[in-house]
Amino acid sequence: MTRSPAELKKMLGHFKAVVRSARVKMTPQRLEIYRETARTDDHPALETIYRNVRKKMPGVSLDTVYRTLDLFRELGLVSTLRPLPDRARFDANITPHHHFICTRCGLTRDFTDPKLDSLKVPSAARALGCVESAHVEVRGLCAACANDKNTKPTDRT
Amino acid sequence: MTRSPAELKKMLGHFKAVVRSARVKMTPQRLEIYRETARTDDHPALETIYRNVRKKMPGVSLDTVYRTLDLFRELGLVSTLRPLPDRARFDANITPHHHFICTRCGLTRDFTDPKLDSLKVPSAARALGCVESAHVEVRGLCAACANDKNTKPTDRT
DNA sequence: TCTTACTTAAGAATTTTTCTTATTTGAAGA
DNA sequence: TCTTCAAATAAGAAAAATTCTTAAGTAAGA
Repeated sequence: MTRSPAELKKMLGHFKAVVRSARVKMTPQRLEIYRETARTDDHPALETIYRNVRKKMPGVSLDTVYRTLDLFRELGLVSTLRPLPDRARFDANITPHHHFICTRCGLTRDFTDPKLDSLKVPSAARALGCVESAHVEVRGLCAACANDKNTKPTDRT
Repeated sequence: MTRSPAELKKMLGHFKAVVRSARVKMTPQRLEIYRETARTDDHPALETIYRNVRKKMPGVSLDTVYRTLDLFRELGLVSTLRPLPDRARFDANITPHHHFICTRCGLTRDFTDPKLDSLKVPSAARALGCVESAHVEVRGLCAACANDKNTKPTDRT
């Protein structure tokens, strides 16, 4: 779904402000990649962003899109639907539960909460399709990462 | 975190029942891959499962682990922390919102709800680390997929 | 026990992601 | 506006992740 011109304009303003204050360069590639990412609320995959950006800027390399989106993520301009490292992870627990995910090392822990388990899916979500499940995803730093901010994170996968 | 022997036994029983009723073969590889996936609540990555399975069954190939986990997913024995297709997807909307994700075609739509936006992160989650954000992930079939169950899903990324 | 269709290992192929290097370019100061 | 230089880029190579092909092995039902 395309965003309104007003909304897009506001987001582009925010983008420029963040780029300026982070003292990173404002390049045509970055502007176009941001514009394409913000154009819709479809949460595009990297490949999709790349394809659309190349329609306007045929020279852009895939590597640039990877690097640029990673930069945007560091700057807080975009989020990924799963924190990195982004490999699939498996869960044999099929009872209702929720997840705490460390955005630094990938540690993923279950937690349960009676209030959340009986979470009522709002009508805004039910309107989008046939709901099968709902769970809460909490992101943050695990205790170990909060303590060792300096050391390289160990990959807890 | 390792699961208790009682819990593991119960899960293995469920596994065997599902395999039997789905009329797929119970092979030593499948048993071992399930056992390894259920052994902890660490939500292991595929590579981790592969590495641990090979300690007991050195011959198992990576491809078998891929196929087997995919089968388990189809049988509802495991879930992945992100529905497939499993490429990273980006979101330029940095205001609080929630996601509806179609497990068939990957369509991802935002929705908002005042009650969910002010969701209180339970202490069970806060105890695990420093919380940065929380959002609800609703999974199901989008309207299009619910209608076209027979046709091949178009990849909405 | 005997079939038969399903499952597997191995390696090749494909796809995705990251790295290397030479070149170009944006931004801050002159 | 010009100059300078660190940062950013394209291109292609490399590495990593995932899927496919094929021949051989094996579980489940007759």
